[in-house]
Amino acid sequence: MLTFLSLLQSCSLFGISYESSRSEIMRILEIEKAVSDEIRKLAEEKFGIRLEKISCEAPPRIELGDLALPVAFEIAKQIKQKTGEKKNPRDIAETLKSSLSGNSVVERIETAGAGYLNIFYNRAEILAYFADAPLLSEATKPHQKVCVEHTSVNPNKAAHIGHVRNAVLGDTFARLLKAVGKRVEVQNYIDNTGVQVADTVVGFVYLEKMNLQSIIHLDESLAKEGKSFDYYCWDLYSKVGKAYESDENLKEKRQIVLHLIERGGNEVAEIADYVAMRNVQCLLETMEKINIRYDLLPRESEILHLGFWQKAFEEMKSRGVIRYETEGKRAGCWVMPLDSHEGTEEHDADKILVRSNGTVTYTGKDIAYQMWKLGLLGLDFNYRVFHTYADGKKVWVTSTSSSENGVIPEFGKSEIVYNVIDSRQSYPQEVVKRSIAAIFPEKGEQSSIHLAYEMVALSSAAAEELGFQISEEDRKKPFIEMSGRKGLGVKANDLINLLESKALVEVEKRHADISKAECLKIARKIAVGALRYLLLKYTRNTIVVFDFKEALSFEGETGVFCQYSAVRANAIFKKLAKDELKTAIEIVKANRPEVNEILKTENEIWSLLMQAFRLEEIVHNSVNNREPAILAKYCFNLAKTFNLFYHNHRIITESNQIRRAVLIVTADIVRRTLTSSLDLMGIPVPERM
RNA sequence: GCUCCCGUAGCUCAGAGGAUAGAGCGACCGCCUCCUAAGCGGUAGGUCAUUGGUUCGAGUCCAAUCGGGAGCACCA
Repeated sequence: MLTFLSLLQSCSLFGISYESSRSEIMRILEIEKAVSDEIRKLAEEKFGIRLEKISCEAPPRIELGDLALPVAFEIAKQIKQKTGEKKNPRDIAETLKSSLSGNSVVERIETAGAGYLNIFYNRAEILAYFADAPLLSEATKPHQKVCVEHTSVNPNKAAHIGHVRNAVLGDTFARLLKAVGKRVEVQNYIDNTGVQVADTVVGFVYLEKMNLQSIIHLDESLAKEGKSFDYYCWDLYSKVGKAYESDENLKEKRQIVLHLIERGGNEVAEIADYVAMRNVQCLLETMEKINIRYDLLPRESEILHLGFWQKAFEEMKSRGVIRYETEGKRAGCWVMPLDSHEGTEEHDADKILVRSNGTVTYTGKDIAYQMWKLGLLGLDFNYRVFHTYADGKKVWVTSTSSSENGVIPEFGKSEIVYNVIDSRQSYPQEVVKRSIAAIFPEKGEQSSIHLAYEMVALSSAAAEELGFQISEEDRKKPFIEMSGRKGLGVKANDLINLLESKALVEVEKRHADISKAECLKIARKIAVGALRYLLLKYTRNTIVVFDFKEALSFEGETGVFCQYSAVRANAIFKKLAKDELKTAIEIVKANRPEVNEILKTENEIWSLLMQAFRLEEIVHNSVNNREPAILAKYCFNLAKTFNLFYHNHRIITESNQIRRAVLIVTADIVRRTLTSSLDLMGIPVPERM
């Protein structure tokens, strides 16, 4: 349970200031803090109990109040622990109730149930405040720099929906971190010298018998046919995978290619570089379609060639945190001892960082990279611009040659690093984290966070729709794992295109009056909403079983539903006179007793408002739990409540001026909240739907 | 063998030790002259895997068991 105290602690961590520029306390989190502080004081005065955490929750029904505190139970428990005396929580709640002075926005306090303390706000005061205040407060203190690494697709083929889950989670989390005041740097690691790139190069060189010139030529002719290079590589990679099964000779070629790539200065290395960076270009285009961008593309080649590993290796040796094995089966290896993991006969707890042949493992390189991200390595990359987005924003890539002239942003040096990586890599991520803590005890483990998530798999129906033969054994399984090597997977671009064309049909069906180009613009936004929400609504540790029918649905719990609700809210304001909102805000501020009367009778309107006011709290919850799904669920529920409000209240025809003003301000607050929740998920709101 | 994750409605999933366990889909019944159908309302559907324990209070925490998944490389 997230307590209010921990929320506060995290808030101060995020640099949020509770000092409002206005004198009154109005933000929901501020009110909760003020109430909690007073209760903490009372608990000490009246019962001699020091309360660490005071949980604040929403009552199950709005009739019970706006804020519920089960604090009397906690006090009763602590009294019993301290003195053995059994006190009735109801009596404690009564004592608290009669002693609480509250503040300007607390209208009434009641005790309920077995000992709840329920607080009712002065509804008109809060509405008047939020009528023209931002739903998310802006951070004022200096920002802490953090890094989010996500996407990190092997640059040897097109991205599939599993990669998109990673990217959408990472991108949304980065947006959330920005919303709580962090300075966020987004990195997309490019493993351009790894086995997978080597495999695709094996395909080009040994299966297709191509050289660099012919690959470039092929790339150009693909472009003319409207085909993309990464799709070609997708097919080629699976062809290589298949060929390996029967051709041992070819498998040996992989090692040769890998060595040539690592050594550099030869045609195979040039081919690898071309293939990898062309795939990266394709990936950036795909991700841009769903509003995902990067600041920096750190490449493995630079980690190798700029001596990152050597530097990290020296650091580890001088700090005495790694060990050289002189005997046993790991003789000749450098290992990182990891004591708390129990080793077994077959598996050692210690992690090998340098093989007996002197080469460094992936985890070793990862530790060096992580050190750089945290500003602990004492070395830096060189940089050049890789790509410039339409609005001028630049993506940088690491480079071995000296950096280009001009202003280069400061990369790395983050206080906290979030690595968005598949939970199947939990073990190596644990090794990286513990290694960092071993090398830099002052940094500890808290600075390296593995944002783990489960894979996206396919339903057997989906696999069959992709044209794959499913064995009887596989059909019995709840899902089928995607496999790049087998070419089994739903490619990101295919799904985006499918969503766009379905959305286009729906838009045209509804709006015969708008141009095709305009319809397409709307359809693209709908596709983004559908895809991103689909991948965000499941919590990170749930395996997403991809199904075409579900993915292509625009009804029910979908991003499209949320977008539709926001569009509906906007539609109201298109029909209203230009300054009606301004007038409504003035009316709401000037007629508080009447407004309060309306909000006290209309629980449905008030509970919608309370739900909207909770955005800030939800954003903090999502960050603290590192769970973007919390935001997604919130957004959907708010959209649902709003739809009911929309259904039940007609603003245009409302003749009572004060009531009309309340409805207008409510609709405005909700549309602002919906728009910013969607924006935090990277989902745009179309003009019409 | 060891470690981690999961088991909640027919299906897919939410559920922060607190009040009567929720949503979407599917099923059934209603609602388009509207800022209103990508929508809204209603009905049916639950031994929260099992058994113990902690607690004023357990779907939630602890232990054991059963069932499912993932990981435990001189792969990445």
